[in-house]
Amino acid sequence: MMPKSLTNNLFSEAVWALTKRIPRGKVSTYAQLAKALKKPQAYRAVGNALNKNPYAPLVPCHRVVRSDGNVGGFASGSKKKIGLLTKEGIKIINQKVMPLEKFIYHF
DNA sequence: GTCGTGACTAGCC
DNA sequence: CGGCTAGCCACGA
Repeated sequence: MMPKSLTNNLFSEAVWALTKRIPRGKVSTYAQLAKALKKPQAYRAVGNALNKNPYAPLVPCHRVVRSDGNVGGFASGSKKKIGLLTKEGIKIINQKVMPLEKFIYHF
């Protein structure tokens, strides 16, 4: 059985849960999170979930970047996001994570 | 029930 | 290399 009531805002929760799993010093991409949720084409919804994330400091949403390495956006400003990532030991050049593959965390 | 929005991605010029 | 377009999903009004 599958109560549809469980399928309403679970997606967002799942996104936050996965984001919380990202260890310090590593990053992930929106597409990667979507893939982990069995919805590789929902990367758009993933971004929405993070944007509305009510667990701001609890969920390290700043560890989620774009597939092209760009830090993407941030509710408090991409600049702040870059600062946090840099503090974690991640190298960011020209607003991009380099080398991205070395910091990507596989679920 | 329908429409618009967004922290995205890949492709094309 | 840089900029633009179209397509995709979930959520709120």
